[in-house]
Amino acid sequence: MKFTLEYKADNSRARAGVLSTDHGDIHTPIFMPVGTAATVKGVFHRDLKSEVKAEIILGNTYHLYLRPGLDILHRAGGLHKFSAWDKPILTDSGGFQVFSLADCRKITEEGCKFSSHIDGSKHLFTPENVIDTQRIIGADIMMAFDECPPAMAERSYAEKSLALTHRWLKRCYNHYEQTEPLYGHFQALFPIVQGCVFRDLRSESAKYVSDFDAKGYAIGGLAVGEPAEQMYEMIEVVNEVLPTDRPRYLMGVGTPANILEAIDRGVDMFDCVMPTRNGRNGMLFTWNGTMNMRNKKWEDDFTPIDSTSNSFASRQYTKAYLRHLNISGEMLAAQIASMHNLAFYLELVSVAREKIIDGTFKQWKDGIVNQLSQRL
RNA sequence: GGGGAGAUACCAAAGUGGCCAACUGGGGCAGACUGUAAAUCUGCUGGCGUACGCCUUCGUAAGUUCGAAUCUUGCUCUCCCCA
Repeated sequence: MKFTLEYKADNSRARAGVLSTDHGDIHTPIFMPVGTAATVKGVFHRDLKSEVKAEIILGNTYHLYLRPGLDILHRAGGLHKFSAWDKPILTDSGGFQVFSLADCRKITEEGCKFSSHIDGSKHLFTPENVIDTQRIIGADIMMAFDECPPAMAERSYAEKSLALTHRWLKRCYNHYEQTEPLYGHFQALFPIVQGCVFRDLRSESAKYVSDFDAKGYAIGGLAVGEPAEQMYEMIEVVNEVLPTDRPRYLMGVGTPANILEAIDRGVDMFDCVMPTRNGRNGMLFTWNGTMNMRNKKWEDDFTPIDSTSNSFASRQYTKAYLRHLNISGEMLAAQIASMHNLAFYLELVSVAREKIIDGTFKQWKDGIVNQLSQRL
């Protein structure tokens, strides 16, 4: 796995690069559609390639471990084969579930005990077995097992949590180095920076993870409820420390404006459920702002959903039709919106990349962020 | 022609003397959603008011009562059964 950077000097930290994997090149900055349970909900792989122009998608260790389970994934020959996706895959380690399933889990030094949300059965994730699971899934990029504390975490908790995440990272790395890929393609392991909203903890964490010679680094624990400005500040602090010649992945972020601001601060990779989840719930992202497709004002708007979209559905179907589908609870509404939103997100980062290479990113970004804040 | 049942808000449907501006569901309107336990969740849905509240509503007209969607009578309409 190799990362090459190519960009003109600008008054921004934005970078354009290419991350080469055994399943193909990823042009950064990139947005990675979330495909938690071995599917980007509502979108065919064919359309992810031709319409959305996705270059890499996510999977989730927690969900895939529970269903279909490791035996099936292993016998299928890994997630690429199982789901018929031949481009890169990144898997989250289950660290985020350690946070989001707070009601039914217990964190110890060893790892995290949790109850399955499917059948209540008890399981244990450890830094070691999470690596094993991601080996079986066959992700091109595996994530370290971390704890993602809530936005309002106290300083004392943040320190304790960070120390645990660091100890877990060391164990992840040791186990990573002692194990081999199962399907013949290289698998990277990305460490995750934590530290809540404390500058010194973030800086310390960035230093700590930088000591591991990883192919890329992730910034976790942001966009969990803190103000956007605070998130941007943390990104700046962290990116001052992380190696410049490796990709930086901001986990779980975010709105189109969040992404542009993070690119401006040197982030290369993003993922977020917003384009798909919000899309399923009737929300569309466009260059001019967001639209709630359930709103009455679209009832008789017979113009295309978005005539400039890469998604054929957004060019062919009208707003009035999509509103009707949403109001009627038709599954096609979710499919159209998911494809549209993902295509927009990918176009957003693709145009950002062009502007970075032009050396005109900063100026362009400021104008677009203003435009994106609209509510249509 | 004879007998029976019923009319409640956009729809359906509870309520059968005061705790009823009226349960609940649907529909409608709006909002939320950031490493997906989410095709989910929340709020509003007679009028005016931020609110205490006030006003007008349970087919229609009259009546009983301190008080009526609820009881009585007339009328109108609907449905079912028998001829």
